[in-house]
Amino acid sequence: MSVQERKERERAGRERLIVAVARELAEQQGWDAVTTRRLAERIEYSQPVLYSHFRGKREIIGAVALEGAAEMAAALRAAARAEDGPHKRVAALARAYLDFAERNPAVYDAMFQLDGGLAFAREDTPEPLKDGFAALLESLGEVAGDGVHPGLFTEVFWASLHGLATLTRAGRLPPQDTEARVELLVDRLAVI
Amino acid sequence: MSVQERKERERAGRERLIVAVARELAEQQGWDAVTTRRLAERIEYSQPVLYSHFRGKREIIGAVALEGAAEMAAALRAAARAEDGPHKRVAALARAYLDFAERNPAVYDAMFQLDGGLAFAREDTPEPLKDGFAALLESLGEVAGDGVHPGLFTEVFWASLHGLATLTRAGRLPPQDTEARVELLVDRLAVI
DNA sequence: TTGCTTGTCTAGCGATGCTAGGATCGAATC
DNA sequence: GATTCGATCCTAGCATCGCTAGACAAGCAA
Repeated sequence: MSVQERKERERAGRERLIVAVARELAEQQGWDAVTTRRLAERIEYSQPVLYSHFRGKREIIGAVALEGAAEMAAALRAAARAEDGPHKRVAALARAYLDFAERNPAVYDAMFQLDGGLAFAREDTPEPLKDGFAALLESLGEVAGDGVHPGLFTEVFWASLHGLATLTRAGRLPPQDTEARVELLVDRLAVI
Repeated sequence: MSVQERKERERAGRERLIVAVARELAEQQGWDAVTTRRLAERIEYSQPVLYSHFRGKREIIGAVALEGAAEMAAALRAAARAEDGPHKRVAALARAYLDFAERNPAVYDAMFQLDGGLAFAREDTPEPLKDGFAALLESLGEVAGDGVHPGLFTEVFWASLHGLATLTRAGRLPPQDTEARVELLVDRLAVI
Protein backbone atom coordinates (compact mmCIF):
# COMPACT_ATOMS: atom_id res chain seq x y z
CA MET A 1 0.00 0.00 0.00
CA SER A 2 2.77 2.38 0.92
CA VAL A 3 4.30 2.16 -2.51
CA GLN A 4 1.07 3.17 -4.18
CA GLU A 5 0.59 6.00 -1.73
CA ARG A 6 4.05 7.30 -2.47
CA LYS A 7 3.32 7.20 -6.20
CA GLU A 8 0.10 9.08 -5.72
CA ARG A 9 1.91 11.69 -3.65
CA GLU A 10 4.50 12.09 -6.36
CA ARG A 11 1.83 12.38 -9.02
CA ALA A 12 -0.03 15.04 -7.05
CA GLY A 13 3.22 16.91 -6.54
CA ARG A 14 3.96 16.83 -10.23
CA GLU A 15 0.49 18.11 -11.00
CA ARG A 16 1.00 21.05 -8.65
CA LEU A 17 4.33 21.65 -10.34
CA ILE A 18 2.71 21.80 -13.77
CA VAL A 19 0.17 24.36 -12.60
CA ALA A 20 2.79 26.43 -10.82
CA VAL A 21 5.14 26.45 -13.80
CA ALA A 22 2.30 27.29 -16.19
CA ARG A 23 1.31 30.20 -14.01
CA GLU A 24 4.86 31.45 -13.61
CA LEU A 25 5.52 31.22 -17.31
CA ALA A 26 2.26 32.98 -18.12
CA GLU A 27 3.01 35.83 -15.74
CA GLN A 28 6.51 36.21 -17.09
CA GLN A 29 5.90 35.98 -20.82
CA GLY A 30 2.14 35.82 -21.34
CA TRP A 31 -0.11 32.86 -22.06
CA ASP A 32 1.04 32.68 -25.66
CA ALA A 33 4.42 31.59 -24.39
CA VAL A 34 2.87 28.75 -22.42
CA THR A 35 3.21 26.00 -24.98
CA THR A 36 3.00 22.34 -24.13
CA ARG A 37 6.58 21.87 -25.26
CA ARG A 38 7.98 24.64 -23.10
CA LEU A 39 5.89 23.51 -20.18
CA ALA A 40 7.14 19.95 -20.57
CA GLU A 41 10.73 21.12 -20.76
CA ARG A 42 10.42 23.16 -17.57
CA ILE A 43 8.95 20.35 -15.52
CA GLU A 44 11.63 18.08 -17.00
CA TYR A 45 9.21 15.58 -18.47
CA SER A 46 8.06 14.92 -21.99
CA GLN A 47 4.92 16.43 -23.49
CA PRO A 48 2.61 13.41 -23.15
CA VAL A 49 3.04 13.49 -19.38
CA LEU A 50 1.01 16.70 -19.34
CA TYR A 51 -1.84 14.84 -20.96
CA SER A 52 -1.83 12.20 -18.26
CA HIS A 53 -2.72 14.97 -15.80
CA PHE A 54 -4.89 17.27 -17.90
CA ARG A 55 -7.06 16.71 -20.92
CA GLY A 56 -5.34 19.56 -22.70
CA LYS A 57 -4.02 23.06 -22.42
CA ARG A 58 -7.47 24.41 -21.62
CA GLU A 59 -7.66 22.35 -18.48
CA ILE A 60 -4.27 23.64 -17.35
CA ILE A 61 -5.54 27.19 -17.76
CA GLY A 62 -8.60 26.16 -15.77
CA ALA A 63 -6.42 24.84 -12.95
CA VAL A 64 -4.54 28.13 -12.77
CA ALA A 65 -7.87 29.95 -12.74
CA LEU A 66 -9.13 27.95 -9.78
CA GLU A 67 -5.95 28.58 -7.86
CA GLY A 68 -6.28 32.28 -8.61
CA ALA A 69 -9.92 32.40 -7.59
CA ALA A 70 -9.09 31.05 -4.17
CA GLU A 71 -6.33 33.62 -3.73
CA MET A 72 -8.52 36.45 -4.93
CA ALA A 73 -11.32 35.50 -2.54
CA ALA A 74 -8.86 35.57 0.34
CA ALA A 75 -7.43 38.92 -0.76
CA LEU A 76 -10.89 40.46 -1.07
CA ARG A 77 -11.93 39.27 2.39
CA ALA A 78 -8.72 40.50 3.94
CA ALA A 79 -9.15 43.93 2.40
CA ALA A 80 -12.78 44.19 3.50
CA ARG A 81 -12.04 43.00 7.01
CA ALA A 82 -9.48 45.74 7.52
CA GLU A 83 -12.03 48.54 7.10
CA ASP A 84 -14.88 49.84 9.23
CA GLY A 85 -18.17 50.99 7.77
CA PRO A 86 -19.86 49.86 4.55
CA HIS A 87 -18.55 52.60 2.30
CA LYS A 88 -14.91 52.26 3.27
CA ARG A 89 -15.22 48.51 3.09
CA VAL A 90 -16.58 48.59 -0.44
CA ALA A 91 -13.92 51.03 -1.57
CA ALA A 92 -11.22 48.78 -0.15
CA LEU A 93 -12.84 45.80 -1.83
CA ALA A 94 -12.83 47.51 -5.20
CA ARG A 95 -9.21 48.54 -4.87
CA ALA A 96 -8.22 45.05 -3.79
CA TYR A 97 -9.97 43.59 -6.83
CA LEU A 98 -8.24 45.89 -9.29
CA ASP A 99 -4.98 45.44 -7.47
CA PHE A 100 -5.21 41.68 -7.81
CA ALA A 101 -5.96 41.99 -11.51
CA GLU A 102 -3.00 44.29 -12.01
CA ARG A 103 -0.55 42.21 -10.00
CA ASN A 104 -1.62 38.87 -11.49
CA PRO A 105 -2.63 39.64 -15.06
CA ALA A 106 -2.08 36.13 -16.36
CA VAL A 107 -4.08 34.59 -13.56
CA TYR A 108 -6.82 37.15 -14.09
CA ASP A 109 -6.89 36.24 -17.76
CA ALA A 110 -7.15 32.58 -16.92
CA MET A 111 -10.11 33.34 -14.68
CA PHE A 112 -12.08 35.75 -16.83
CA GLN A 113 -10.63 36.20 -20.30
CA LEU A 114 -9.48 32.81 -21.50
CA ASP A 115 -11.38 29.61 -21.91
CA GLY A 116 -10.41 27.30 -19.09
CA GLY A 117 -13.35 25.02 -19.68
CA LEU A 118 -14.93 26.02 -16.38
CA ALA A 119 -18.63 26.38 -15.71
CA PHE A 120 -19.77 29.76 -14.45
CA ALA A 121 -22.99 30.89 -12.83
CA ARG A 122 -24.32 27.35 -12.67
CA GLU A 123 -24.96 24.52 -10.27
CA ASP A 124 -21.74 22.74 -11.15
CA THR A 125 -19.55 25.81 -10.91
CA PRO A 126 -16.35 24.87 -9.06
CA GLU A 127 -16.26 25.89 -5.41
CA PRO A 128 -13.42 28.46 -5.62
CA LEU A 129 -15.33 30.45 -8.24
CA LYS A 130 -18.51 30.42 -6.20
CA ASP A 131 -16.50 31.48 -3.18
CA GLY A 132 -14.93 34.36 -5.06
CA PHE A 133 -18.36 35.68 -5.89
CA ALA A 134 -19.41 35.09 -2.30
CA ALA A 135 -16.51 37.20 -1.08
CA LEU A 136 -17.79 40.08 -3.18
CA LEU A 137 -21.36 39.51 -2.05
CA GLU A 138 -20.46 39.66 1.63
CA SER A 139 -19.37 43.27 1.45
CA LEU A 140 -21.57 44.43 -1.40
CA GLY A 141 -24.83 43.02 -0.08
CA GLU A 142 -25.02 45.69 2.63
CA VAL A 143 -24.79 48.56 0.13
CA ALA A 144 -27.17 47.21 -2.51
CA GLY A 145 -29.95 49.55 -1.38
CA ASP A 146 -33.57 48.87 -0.53
CA GLY A 147 -35.47 46.63 -2.87
CA VAL A 148 -32.39 45.69 -4.87
CA HIS A 149 -31.42 42.06 -4.93
CA PRO A 150 -27.93 41.72 -3.41
CA GLY A 151 -26.88 39.13 -5.96
CA LEU A 152 -27.91 41.31 -8.85
CA PHE A 153 -26.17 44.32 -7.35
CA THR A 154 -23.02 42.27 -6.88
CA GLU A 155 -23.14 41.17 -10.50
CA VAL A 156 -23.33 44.76 -11.70
CA PHE A 157 -20.60 45.94 -9.40
CA TRP A 158 -18.38 43.05 -10.38
CA ALA A 159 -18.98 43.67 -14.08
CA SER A 160 -17.99 47.29 -13.65
CA LEU A 161 -14.77 46.35 -11.89
CA HIS A 162 -14.09 43.75 -14.54
CA GLY A 163 -14.55 46.35 -17.26
CA LEU A 164 -12.17 48.76 -15.57
CA ALA A 165 -9.61 46.03 -15.03
CA THR A 166 -9.61 44.70 -18.56
CA LEU A 167 -9.86 47.99 -20.43
CA THR A 168 -7.11 49.53 -18.35
CA ARG A 169 -4.75 46.65 -18.81
CA ALA A 170 -5.40 46.42 -22.55
CA GLY A 171 -4.47 50.08 -22.89
CA ARG A 172 -8.04 51.01 -23.78
CA LEU A 173 -8.20 53.40 -20.81
CA PRO A 174 -5.44 55.83 -19.82
CA PRO A 175 -3.71 54.41 -16.75
CA GLN A 176 -3.34 57.58 -14.75
CA ASP A 177 -6.91 58.23 -13.58
CA THR A 178 -7.54 54.74 -12.23
CA GLU A 179 -8.06 55.88 -8.67
CA ALA A 180 -10.52 58.61 -9.68
CA ARG A 181 -12.53 56.09 -11.67
CA VAL A 182 -12.76 53.70 -8.74
CA GLU A 183 -13.92 56.47 -6.42
CA LEU A 184 -16.57 57.58 -8.86
CA LEU A 185 -17.81 54.04 -9.33
CA VAL A 186 -18.02 53.29 -5.62
CA ASP A 187 -19.66 56.63 -4.77
CA ARG A 188 -22.37 56.16 -7.34
CA LEU A 189 -23.11 52.46 -7.10
CA ALA A 190 -22.96 51.92 -3.35
CA VAL A 191 -25.93 53.26 -1.38
CA ILE A 192 -24.81 55.11 1.80
CA MET B 1 -3.66 56.63 -66.22
CA SER B 2 -7.01 54.93 -66.54
CA VAL B 3 -5.44 51.51 -66.42
CA GLN B 4 -3.76 52.27 -63.14
CA GLU B 5 -6.95 53.71 -61.72
CA ARG B 6 -8.84 50.58 -62.64
CA LYS B 7 -6.20 48.45 -60.93
CA GLU B 8 -6.36 50.55 -57.80
CA ARG B 9 -10.13 50.22 -57.78
CA GLU B 10 -9.87 46.48 -58.08
CA ARG B 11 -7.31 46.33 -55.34
CA ALA B 12 -9.47 48.40 -53.01
CA GLY B 13 -12.43 46.19 -53.80
CA ARG B 14 -10.47 43.09 -52.99
CA GLU B 15 -9.35 44.58 -49.72
CA ARG B 16 -12.95 45.28 -48.74
CA LEU B 17 -13.78 41.71 -49.70
CA ILE B 18 -11.09 40.35 -47.42
CA VAL B 19 -12.39 42.34 -44.46
CA ALA B 20 -16.01 41.40 -45.20
CA VAL B 21 -15.21 37.71 -45.53
CA ALA B 22 -13.09 37.74 -42.38
CA ARG B 23 -15.93 39.36 -40.47
CA GLU B 24 -18.53 36.97 -41.84
CA LEU B 25 -16.41 33.94 -41.09
CA ALA B 26 -15.70 35.20 -37.58
CA GLU B 27 -19.36 35.77 -36.84
CA GLN B 28 -20.30 32.38 -38.20
CA GLN B 29 -17.60 30.20 -36.66
CA GLY B 30 -15.56 32.41 -34.33
CA TRP B 31 -12.20 34.05 -34.82
CA ASP B 32 -10.35 30.77 -34.33
CA ALA B 33 -11.87 29.60 -37.61
CA VAL B 34 -10.52 32.66 -39.43
CA THR B 35 -7.26 31.20 -40.67
CA THR B 36 -5.27 32.72 -43.47
CA ARG B 37 -5.79 29.60 -45.56
CA ARG B 38 -9.55 29.58 -45.19
CA LEU B 39 -9.69 33.30 -45.79
CA ALA B 40 -7.62 32.95 -48.94
CA GLU B 41 -9.79 30.13 -50.19
CA ARG B 42 -12.99 32.14 -49.71
CA ILE B 43 -11.73 35.18 -51.56
CA GLU B 44 -10.46 32.83 -54.26
CA TYR B 45 -6.85 33.96 -54.09
CA SER B 46 -3.77 32.37 -52.59
CA GLN B 47 -2.53 33.13 -49.10
CA PRO B 48 0.27 35.56 -49.99
CA VAL B 49 -2.27 37.92 -51.53
CA LEU B 50 -3.56 38.63 -48.04
CA TYR B 51 -0.12 39.81 -47.08
CA SER B 52 -0.01 42.27 -49.93
CA HIS B 53 -2.97 44.03 -48.31
CA PHE B 54 -2.28 43.52 -44.60
CA ARG B 55 0.86 42.95 -42.60
CA GLY B 56 -0.70 39.93 -40.99
CA LYS B 57 -3.76 38.48 -39.36
CA ARG B 58 -3.65 41.09 -36.61
CA GLU B 59 -4.12 43.87 -39.08
CA ILE B 60 -7.13 42.14 -40.60
CA ILE B 61 -8.69 41.94 -37.16
CA GLY B 62 -7.90 45.63 -36.77
CA ALA B 63 -9.67 46.45 -40.02
CA VAL B 64 -12.78 44.61 -38.87
CA ALA B 65 -12.56 46.48 -35.57
CA LEU B 66 -12.49 49.86 -37.31
CA GLU B 67 -15.46 48.96 -39.46
CA GLY B 68 -17.32 47.86 -36.35
CA ALA B 69 -16.43 51.01 -34.44
CA ALA B 70 -17.97 53.17 -37.13
CA GLU B 71 -21.14 51.09 -37.12
CA MET B 72 -21.36 51.12 -33.36
CA ALA B 73 -20.96 54.89 -33.21
CA ALA B 74 -23.81 55.27 -35.68
CA ALA B 75 -26.01 52.82 -33.75
CA LEU B 76 -25.37 54.62 -30.47
CA ARG B 77 -26.20 58.02 -31.93
CA ALA B 78 -29.36 56.69 -33.55
CA ALA B 79 -30.54 55.18 -30.29
CA ALA B 80 -29.81 58.35 -28.32
CA ARG B 81 -31.45 60.61 -30.89
CA ALA B 82 -34.70 58.65 -30.64
CA GLU B 83 -35.22 59.49 -26.97
CA ASP B 84 -36.13 62.65 -25.10
CA GLY B 85 -34.61 63.57 -21.78
CA PRO B 86 -31.18 62.66 -20.41
CA HIS B 87 -32.22 59.62 -18.42
CA LYS B 88 -34.16 57.93 -21.19
CA ARG B 89 -31.41 58.79 -23.61
CA VAL B 90 -28.74 57.18 -21.47
CA ALA B 91 -30.83 54.08 -20.93
CA ALA B 92 -31.35 53.74 -24.66
CA LEU B 93 -27.65 54.26 -25.22
CA ALA B 94 -26.75 51.50 -22.80
CA ARG B 95 -29.20 49.09 -24.35
CA ALA B 96 -27.95 49.91 -27.83
CA TYR B 97 -24.37 49.25 -26.72
CA LEU B 98 -25.17 45.85 -25.23
CA ASP B 99 -27.37 45.04 -28.18
CA PHE B 100 -24.56 45.73 -30.60
CA ALA B 101 -22.20 43.55 -28.59
CA GLU B 102 -24.71 40.72 -28.54
CA ARG B 103 -25.57 40.93 -32.22
CA ASN B 104 -21.99 41.29 -33.43
CA PRO B 105 -19.91 39.27 -31.00
CA ALA B 106 -17.00 38.72 -33.35
CA VAL B 107 -16.81 42.38 -34.25
CA TYR B 108 -17.02 43.31 -30.58
CA ASP B 109 -14.17 40.93 -29.87
CA ALA B 110 -12.11 42.47 -32.64
CA MET B 111 -12.68 45.89 -31.11
CA PHE B 112 -12.15 45.18 -27.44
CA GLN B 113 -10.96 41.66 -26.74
CA LEU B 114 -8.49 40.75 -29.44
CA ASP B 115 -5.29 42.41 -30.43
CA GLY B 116 -5.88 44.26 -33.66
CA GLY B 117 -2.72 46.28 -33.31
CA LEU B 118 -4.71 49.47 -32.81
CA ALA B 119 -3.74 52.36 -30.57
CA PHE B 120 -6.27 53.30 -27.90
CA ALA B 121 -6.63 56.38 -25.74
CA ARG B 122 -3.77 58.11 -27.52
CA GLU B 123 -3.05 60.83 -30.02
CA ASP B 124 -2.70 58.44 -32.93
CA THR B 125 -5.86 56.51 -32.14
CA PRO B 126 -7.73 55.87 -35.41
CA GLU B 127 -10.67 58.19 -36.04
CA PRO B 128 -13.48 55.59 -35.86
CA LEU B 129 -12.40 54.60 -32.36
CA LYS B 130 -12.25 58.19 -31.18
CA ASP B 131 -15.65 58.77 -32.72
CA GLY B 132 -17.12 55.77 -30.94
CA PHE B 133 -16.02 57.20 -27.63
CA ALA B 134 -17.34 60.59 -28.71
CA ALA B 135 -20.74 59.07 -29.41
CA LEU B 136 -20.85 57.83 -25.83
CA LEU B 137 -19.62 61.14 -24.49
CA GLU B 138 -22.33 63.14 -26.26
CA SER B 139 -25.12 61.51 -24.27
CA LEU B 140 -23.22 60.72 -21.10
CA GLY B 141 -21.69 64.15 -20.61
CA GLU B 142 -25.01 65.64 -19.57
CA VAL B 143 -25.51 63.12 -16.76
CA ALA B 144 -22.00 63.10 -15.35
CA GLY B 145 -23.04 65.29 -12.41
CA ASP B 146 -21.55 68.46 -11.01
CA GLY B 147 -17.80 68.55 -10.61
CA VAL B 148 -17.30 65.27 -12.40
CA HIS B 149 -15.26 65.33 -15.56
CA PRO B 150 -17.45 64.14 -18.45
CA GLY B 151 -14.62 62.17 -20.00
CA LEU B 152 -13.88 60.34 -16.79
CA PHE B 153 -17.55 59.61 -16.25
CA THR B 154 -17.83 58.26 -19.77
CA GLU B 155 -14.86 55.98 -19.18
CA VAL B 156 -16.45 54.53 -16.07
CA PHE B 157 -19.81 54.07 -17.73
CA TRP B 158 -18.23 52.50 -20.76
CA ALA B 159 -16.16 50.14 -18.62
CA SER B 160 -19.29 49.02 -16.81
CA LEU B 161 -21.08 48.31 -20.05
CA HIS B 162 -18.04 46.50 -21.35
CA GLY B 163 -17.94 44.35 -18.23
CA LEU B 164 -21.60 43.45 -18.58
CA ALA B 165 -21.20 42.68 -22.25
CA THR B 166 -18.16 40.44 -21.93
CA LEU B 167 -19.15 38.60 -18.76
CA THR B 168 -22.62 37.92 -20.08
CA ARG B 169 -21.42 36.59 -23.39
CA ALA B 170 -18.73 34.43 -21.82
CA GLY B 171 -21.38 32.80 -19.65
CA ARG B 172 -19.95 34.36 -16.51
CA LEU B 173 -23.26 36.08 -15.78
CA PRO B 174 -26.68 34.42 -16.08
CA PRO B 175 -28.33 35.74 -19.25
CA GLN B 176 -31.83 36.25 -17.93
CA ASP B 177 -31.43 39.34 -15.73
CA THR B 178 -29.64 41.46 -18.32
CA GLU B 179 -32.34 44.09 -18.47
CA ALA B 180 -32.49 44.46 -14.69
CA ARG B 181 -28.74 44.93 -14.55
CA VAL B 182 -28.83 47.66 -17.17
CA GLU B 183 -31.57 49.52 -15.33
CA LEU B 184 -29.70 49.32 -12.07
CA LEU B 185 -26.50 50.55 -13.67
CA VAL B 186 -28.15 53.49 -15.40
CA ASP B 187 -30.20 54.48 -12.36
CA ARG B 188 -27.17 54.57 -10.12
CA LEU B 189 -24.51 56.02 -12.40
CA ALA B 190 -26.46 58.71 -14.23
CA VAL B 191 -27.28 61.83 -12.19
CA ILE B 192 -30.94 62.87 -12.78
C1' DT C 1 10.52 40.89 -80.68
C1' DT C 2 12.89 41.74 -76.48
C1' DG C 3 13.30 43.12 -71.82
C1' DC C 4 11.30 44.58 -67.35
C1' DT C 5 7.96 45.42 -63.96
C1' DT C 6 4.04 43.83 -61.61
C1' DG C 7 1.20 40.47 -59.92
C1' DT C 8 0.25 35.84 -58.35
C1' DC C 9 1.09 31.09 -57.01
C1' DT C 10 3.51 26.86 -55.38
C1' DA C 11 6.09 25.10 -51.95
C1' DG C 12 8.05 25.25 -47.68
C1' DC C 13 9.68 26.85 -42.78
C1' DG C 14 9.22 26.73 -37.95
C1' DA C 15 5.75 26.56 -34.63
C1' DT C 16 1.45 24.87 -32.39
C1' DG C 17 -1.77 21.17 -29.69
C1' DC C 18 -2.22 16.57 -29.38
C1' DT C 19 -1.49 11.25 -29.90
C1' DA C 20 -0.01 6.45 -31.35
C1' DG C 21 3.14 2.94 -30.37
C1' DG C 22 7.24 1.23 -28.62
C1' DA C 23 10.72 1.04 -24.85
C1' DT C 24 11.90 0.83 -20.02
C1' DC C 25 11.55 0.19 -15.33
C1' DG C 26 9.87 -1.47 -11.02
C1' DA C 27 6.83 -4.43 -8.27
C1' DA C 28 5.03 -8.94 -7.56
C1' DT C 29 5.35 -13.92 -8.29
C1' DC C 30 7.71 -18.27 -8.55
C1' DG D 1 17.54 -14.32 -7.31
C1' DA D 2 15.24 -14.83 -11.87
C1' DT D 3 11.03 -13.90 -14.48
C1' DT D 4 6.83 -12.06 -15.73
C1' DC D 5 3.79 -8.27 -16.40
C1' DG D 6 1.67 -3.92 -15.93
C1' DA D 7 2.35 0.89 -15.24
C1' DT D 8 4.98 4.77 -16.81
C1' DC D 9 7.31 7.50 -19.90
C1' DC D 10 9.49 8.93 -24.30
C1' DT D 11 10.36 9.21 -29.36
C1' DA D 12 8.32 10.30 -33.38
C1' DG D 13 4.81 12.00 -36.00
C1' DC D 14 0.15 14.19 -37.60
C1' DA D 15 -2.54 18.03 -39.01
C1' DT D 16 -2.76 22.75 -38.75
C1' DC D 17 -1.22 27.41 -37.85
C1' DG D 18 0.94 32.28 -39.50
C1' DC D 19 4.06 33.73 -42.63
C1' DT D 20 7.62 33.99 -46.63
C1' DA D 21 11.05 32.89 -50.41
C1' DG D 22 11.44 32.09 -55.02
C1' DA D 23 9.53 30.60 -59.40
C1' DC D 24 6.39 31.79 -62.90
C1' DA D 25 3.28 34.33 -65.99
C1' DA D 26 1.01 38.41 -67.80
C1' DG D 27 1.15 42.92 -69.49
C1' DC D 28 3.58 47.12 -70.70
C1' DA D 29 7.55 49.92 -72.78
C1' DA D 30 11.32 50.11 -75.94
